[in-house]
Amino acid sequence: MLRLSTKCQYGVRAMFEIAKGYNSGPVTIKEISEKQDVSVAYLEQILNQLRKAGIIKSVKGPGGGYILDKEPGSISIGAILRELEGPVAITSCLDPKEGCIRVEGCVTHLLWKSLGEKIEAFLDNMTLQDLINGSESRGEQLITITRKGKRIRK
Amino acid sequence: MLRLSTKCQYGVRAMFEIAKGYNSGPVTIKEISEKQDVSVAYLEQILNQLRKAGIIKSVKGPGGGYILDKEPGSISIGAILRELEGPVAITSCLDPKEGCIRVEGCVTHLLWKSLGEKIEAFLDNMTLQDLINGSESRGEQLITITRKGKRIRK
DNA sequence: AAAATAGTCTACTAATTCTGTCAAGTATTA
DNA sequence: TAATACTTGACAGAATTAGTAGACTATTTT
Ligand code: FES
Ligand code: FES
Repeated sequence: MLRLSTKCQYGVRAMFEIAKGYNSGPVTIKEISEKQDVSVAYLEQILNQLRKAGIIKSVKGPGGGYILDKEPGSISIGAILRELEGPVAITSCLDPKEGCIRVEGCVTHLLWKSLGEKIEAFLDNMTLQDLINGSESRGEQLITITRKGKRIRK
Repeated sequence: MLRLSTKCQYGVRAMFEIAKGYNSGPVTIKEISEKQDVSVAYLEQILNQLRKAGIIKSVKGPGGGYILDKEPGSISIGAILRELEGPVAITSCLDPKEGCIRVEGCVTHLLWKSLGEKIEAFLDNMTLQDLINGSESRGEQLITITRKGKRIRK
């Protein structure tokens, strides 16, 4: 129930690899493909979309690859997912592009809206830097950060 | 992104109608269909599944229909959704029936797990009674309840 | 200049999941 | 026994997902 597409999952994992190389130059699709077990062809599609959105830059030719446009701490997971699949919208009623005539008087609308907001807040408050920190400390820090929920959404 | 199926949405709305009739006898599929704009045939499928799960009971023959098995305050939205579509599993890696060989060392696994737990806690803490209260006060109470998040999950 | 590296872009398709419909039942009550 | 209402399983069209393929452009190295 409530599955996240593989596209989004792969996108975040690819962004993590690029983020790791933030201080050491561009990361190639091939490297990402090998480290994250995702086909080069599929990654091309995903990264292209993220590049057009402006959250990564690309460098062509030998020695090229992808680089983050901002520091890892300034790119949230929510931002990545939104670029790949639009805003969080648990139901079509909540999607700005779709909407619903039943909204007023609908008993469940506020329920889904409220849940959607919680999810979005969570995703917007988590950054690539958190993933990097988490991977260094075997995930313990990630858990701490999310449980305490101290940081404020930008 | 992260859509909830119409089946789940209709399921909750149908359960709401049945919950409203908790003190006034069985509610028929036809009534639910009319009030919630969902086809009788589709509701049959959905309600049957919920009946088999034991969260509603059915009464056959004239005057029959569906009744809640417990009071509205004891049936959480999470329980309804789980019966219809299995546990919350943002990724297949988190699904007990699927799993993933990459779990150890996967940088995003804890992220999705953590998000899934938050979603589940939200859904398990919200009951049909909350929906009823919300519909009576035009949703204001629902918002208050969710924002404060005081209640404890059973 | 040529070769090698690396990203860009568009189209297409196979598979899966979703969203239902349909028809032929069974059980209960008036 | 007629009417009401739930029960069950099969099926199908539509939409989405998940990916592949191939031809192209840009940059650097030799
Ligand atoms: S059905 Fe669209 S808002 Fe509830
Ligand atoms: S890819 Fe399965 S746990 Fe991360």
